[in-house]
Amino acid sequence: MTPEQTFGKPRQRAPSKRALATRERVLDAAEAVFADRGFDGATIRDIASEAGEPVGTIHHHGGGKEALFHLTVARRAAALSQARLDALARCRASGPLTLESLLSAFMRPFFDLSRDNPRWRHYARIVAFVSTDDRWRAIAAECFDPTAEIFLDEFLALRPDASRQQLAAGFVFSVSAMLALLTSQGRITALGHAPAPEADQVDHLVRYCAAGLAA
Amino acid sequence: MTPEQTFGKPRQRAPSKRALATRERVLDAAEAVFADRGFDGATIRDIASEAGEPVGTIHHHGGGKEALFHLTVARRAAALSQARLDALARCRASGPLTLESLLSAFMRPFFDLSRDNPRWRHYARIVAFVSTDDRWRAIAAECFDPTAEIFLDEFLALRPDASRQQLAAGFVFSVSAMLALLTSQGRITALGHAPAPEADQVDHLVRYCAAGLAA
DNA sequence: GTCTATATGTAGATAGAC
DNA sequence: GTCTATCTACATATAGAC
Repeated sequence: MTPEQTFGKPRQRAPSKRALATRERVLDAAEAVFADRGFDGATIRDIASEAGEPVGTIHHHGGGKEALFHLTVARRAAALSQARLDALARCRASGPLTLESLLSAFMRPFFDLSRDNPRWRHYARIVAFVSTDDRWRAIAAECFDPTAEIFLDEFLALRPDASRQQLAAGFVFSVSAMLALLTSQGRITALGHAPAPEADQVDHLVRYCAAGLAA
Repeated sequence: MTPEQTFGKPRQRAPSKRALATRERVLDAAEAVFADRGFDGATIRDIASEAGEPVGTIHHHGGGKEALFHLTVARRAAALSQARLDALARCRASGPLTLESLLSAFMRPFFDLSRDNPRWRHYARIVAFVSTDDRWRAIAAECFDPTAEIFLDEFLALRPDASRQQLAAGFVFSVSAMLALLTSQGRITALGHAPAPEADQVDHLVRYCAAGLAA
């Protein structure tokens, strides 16, 4: 409960439906442009034009370029974590965990969301560079590390013989392979001389990472 | 032999030693700054300041920001390819190839070069984002794809039962894991709650990828 | 909340002296 | 080849009308 809500006459009204819709459009546009051009390559003007809004509106809702980026990353992070934790719970309910089922719970929700909604594909590109650029370490730590720790603990429980350092490295390898599949489809197709259906590739990814982690 | 060299009086003399040294300093500085801030985040002025040269000199040797970036990526690409192919030849000379020895020939040279010369670490960061950003697809294709094709063909020969598409995907997964180890040491350490010696990690990486590719 | 107009800084690039 | 001074364009950000 925010301080304003504790009084009879809140100083700030709840945002109108229209304002909320504008805000979503701004974040969708920011997501698309950041995904396409990276943080430095993106401009507020590009985002405004993509959103069909004047430049001032972007600042009004975003509060500056860095804050807007942070909002963009954080917006879907909770939903992604929740989808992963739900998948983990379902996995556990249907029998003992295995390396494959655990990896599957971590990875498949992202692919499922991407298949249903192309905006999640933009988001995947952003996650890829947030995860690898030290500049966004704080954002990555806030948005992704808590869930990563939970899954890493599960891996540790499954493989009590391996050290936490080894499993952490294997987990990072696996995440980077997953992001490669989400973002580098073009390179895989070029090297393979032919495209492959994504569903098979996800199965392949899970098997690949499970075998790697088992090693 | 360039056209100029075919005449008695070449229009352009060979660059002086001093000019060559300046050029190297410019490229080293560009490499460091591009690695640290990405293409759009880097500025010609940052590079000039890092090189200890005036801004005009950067343009003189680089020929514009994009051309300078291209030069920076291409400079070490030939040496890297050669090191990999040499390692492959040595591998082959010392017995029949295996998945592990083949991966080792591809991956270890990069780590060896990085260990000996910190500039190769800057280069690794650049390779990481050139490899994943479609914007630099042409540069990546020119600098890295030829060697990748050679190694992929070797993988195909070792695993005739697998499809080229599957192996291409596995190869891209492996490369992304390698780049993760070269660039995301911080994240691995944070998740692992402790640092690990890099030599062990490279062994681990090779085992991880070999197991994944075998699956 | 929304939009226009503008302030201020800094980017990439180049012309021309040395 | 090297370096200074400068041009032009466009970036972020904001002030203030509606």
